[in-house]
Amino acid sequence: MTASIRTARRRPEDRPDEILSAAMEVFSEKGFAAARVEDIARRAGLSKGAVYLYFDSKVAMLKALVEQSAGRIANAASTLSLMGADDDPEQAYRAILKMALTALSDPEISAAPRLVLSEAGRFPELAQFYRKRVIEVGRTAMGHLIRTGRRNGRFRDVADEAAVLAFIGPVVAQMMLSTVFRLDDDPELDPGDLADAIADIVLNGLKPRSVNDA
Amino acid sequence: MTASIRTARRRPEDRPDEILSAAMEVFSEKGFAAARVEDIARRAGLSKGAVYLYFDSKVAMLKALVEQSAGRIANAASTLSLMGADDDPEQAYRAILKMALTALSDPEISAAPRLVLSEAGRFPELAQFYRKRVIEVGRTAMGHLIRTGRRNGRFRDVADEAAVLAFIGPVVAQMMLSTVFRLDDDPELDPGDLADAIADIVLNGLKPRSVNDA
Amino acid sequence: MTASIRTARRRPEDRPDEILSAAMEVFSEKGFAAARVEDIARRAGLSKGAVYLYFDSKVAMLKALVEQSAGRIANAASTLSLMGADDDPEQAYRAILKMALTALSDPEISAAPRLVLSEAGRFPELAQFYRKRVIEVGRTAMGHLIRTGRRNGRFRDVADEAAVLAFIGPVVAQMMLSTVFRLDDDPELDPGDLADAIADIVLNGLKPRSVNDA
Amino acid sequence: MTASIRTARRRPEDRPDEILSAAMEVFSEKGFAAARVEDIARRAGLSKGAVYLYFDSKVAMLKALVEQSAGRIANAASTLSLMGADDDPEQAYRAILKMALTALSDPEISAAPRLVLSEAGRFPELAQFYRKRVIEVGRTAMGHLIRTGRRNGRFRDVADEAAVLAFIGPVVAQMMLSTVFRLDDDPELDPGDLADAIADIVLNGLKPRSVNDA
DNA sequence: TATGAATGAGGTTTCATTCAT
DNA sequence: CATGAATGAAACCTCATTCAT
Repeated sequence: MTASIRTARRRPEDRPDEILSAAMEVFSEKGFAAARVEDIARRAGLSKGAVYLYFDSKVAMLKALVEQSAGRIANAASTLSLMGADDDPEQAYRAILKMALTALSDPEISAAPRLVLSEAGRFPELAQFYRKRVIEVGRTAMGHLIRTGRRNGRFRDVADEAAVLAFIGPVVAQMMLSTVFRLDDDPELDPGDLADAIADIVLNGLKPRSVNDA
Repeated sequence: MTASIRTARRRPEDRPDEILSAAMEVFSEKGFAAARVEDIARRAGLSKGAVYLYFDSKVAMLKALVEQSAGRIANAASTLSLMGADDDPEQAYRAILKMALTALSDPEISAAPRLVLSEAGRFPELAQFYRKRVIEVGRTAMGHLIRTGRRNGRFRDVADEAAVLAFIGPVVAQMMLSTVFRLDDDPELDPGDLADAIADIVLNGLKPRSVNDA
Repeated sequence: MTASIRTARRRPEDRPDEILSAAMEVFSEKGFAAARVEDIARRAGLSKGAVYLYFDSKVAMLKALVEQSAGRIANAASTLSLMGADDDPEQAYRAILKMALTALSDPEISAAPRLVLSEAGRFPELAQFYRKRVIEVGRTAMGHLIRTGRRNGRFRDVADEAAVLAFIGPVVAQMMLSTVFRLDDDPELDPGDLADAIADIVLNGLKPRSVNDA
Repeated sequence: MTASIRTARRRPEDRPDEILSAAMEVFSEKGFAAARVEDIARRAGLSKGAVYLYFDSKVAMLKALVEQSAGRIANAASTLSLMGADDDPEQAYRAILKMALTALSDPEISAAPRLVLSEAGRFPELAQFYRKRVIEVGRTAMGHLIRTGRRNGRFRDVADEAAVLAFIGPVVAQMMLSTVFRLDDDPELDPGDLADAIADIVLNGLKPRSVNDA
């Protein structure tokens, strides 16, 4: 994970990505403010000075990182959410849930979102950017799924806002439990099983009921 | 919010709380590392030096703050969750949800949890502490609720892990949307309505169904 | 030694001396610059503020201390050195040596000279003062002793400078070994025996020799 | 003394020594606690930050300095003391005395021992280190000299402790007079003459006497 | 392109000194 | 007289950034 290959072996065009990768590691370990450019450089197998050949400043690295991550996540999410959504929104949700739980349990992948969360206070533009480029994409996709299901007669008529939170919330909560707040003796849950169990509850909650109260 | 009354007028025994309050503000605005003790002091209406009469270091303020908040939240949560849980778990969940959404929409209250989230990377002990003192209390309470409902015949037999995530997740997600990732043109949702809508979905998801599979 | 009696019990006129005594302790433990007025105050059984009722500043304490000590030592030395010097300079030297070795082995007494030594760099006036008020008194007394002995025919005709160094030097060296540079497993020497042994060498070195050169 | 040549012109590998040299100056002028790293840096022709590229802390400089000095002095002393000691201990003592008086009259050379003396209170390890690495070497050498002389029949049978103090003491005393406690109108003594005069007394004091009292 | 020495602003922490009570 | 809260000027140390090589 950590770059350790000799500089000479590597291609110069890879440098920026290597630096960003190292930066991601250090940022999520220490937080942005406490991260030292020197550490990023060392982890990328470069000298401190060299880093400044590729990025103007530490903030520039943060921004590049977030943009990169936002792009990736947004693409993945939008692709997935549309895939088969119209035919079978329930099946689509299950698939998305499984993918998301798997991905976000990987600290390497959850690192970027967590970083944004951490630094949102100091860089509100970052939070706004992430909201628009990642969160909104996800929410829109979920909204689409839900409306499709409703049209199909698979889902009841519930408030969009609430449905989206019910869809997304469990993933967010699980991401935090399994990364930031993980304890050493936490049991290792299978993302597939967990996804099924969550989907079972949430989808059931959206199903129309013949004779129901509430 | 910001103390501005002359020092002499105020009671010395209030100083620690005044400082913590100021520290909370500055920490959540800038993050712990970027927060300057000078700013905390000024916002508490004191000089930099005076702060050190009450706290040994900046880290000491962070710890005190987290402990304070943990105590408060844990108490509130455990009180609420037991209140009437045995008689009517559904009603209890609705009440908890409403309370949580209201509380966490208030940036003053959500500040501490968000701070922990931000600094967890640099202070893993803090994350552990919060997990044990706050999160586990909440999870335990939710688990209790769910098992009670199951015994009552109000809830289906579902995996505890998943049920807890379904219960808690939407609140976590909403907290983030309404604080960290808030956009200026976000509609102001009524916490009561939102709680009802979410409860409607989640509780319905747990209900036994006459003729039905997943 | 350290003041621990209740303030109420003590007489106000003793305050300055109690403070100086505490200051002496702290100064020799930490050095002047690193000594904290707070520590001095506590050790004198007072609050920090009260110390400033008796002394204008930390430097004022240092000066008072050195003057006090200089007065004491100079008096003792000059008294002793004149006592019986004319009748029997050898006996006088033995007596002085014994007294000096005894006194300077006591860390409480050697503290002041060592303090002057330590702070001489930063307070040259102190060094000058001590030189004139203490060292010169001692050197003069020793010079008197030597000249008397020479007139008596008990001592050879040697350079005054060298003789004084030979007289005083061993005491200075022993003081350092037994205070600053003491090791835990250093043997405890009897000042009387040591004084006799040193006097034996030094006085013998000054005696006229019948047929002999160096 | 003070480096003033532009940084770029100088060789980086000299930096540590240049810094130590500057530190020695500042420490002996102000004492360790009152010495400012900024002053050391400026005197070494560097910025504050650069100093920290070479030494971890101010204390690290002090330690390096003392070790450096200890090494030098111990080497010099042990070399000298063994040189010709067996053949003619009296001549050896005269040579050592002359060397020591010359060296220690030079403030640059006596600076380190005086520094140790000053800071011994605050850094007892330093005092211990110096005692073992410098003082003991000197005392051992002197002891060797004395025992050799005794075997040769050149010296009387006297207590080792006392003889060593008689040998070393005058040098210590003279060092202090000529550095710490120097007055502007002190006469400039020739170290060679002084050494001869002191040696004359001390060695005479150790010589066996045909008909003597005490 | 890459290095690593150097800078200097900025942050935390300490502490002599003051002053209202 | 005495207290202890408060101040504010340093001082140590860190690190983003620059630059000569």
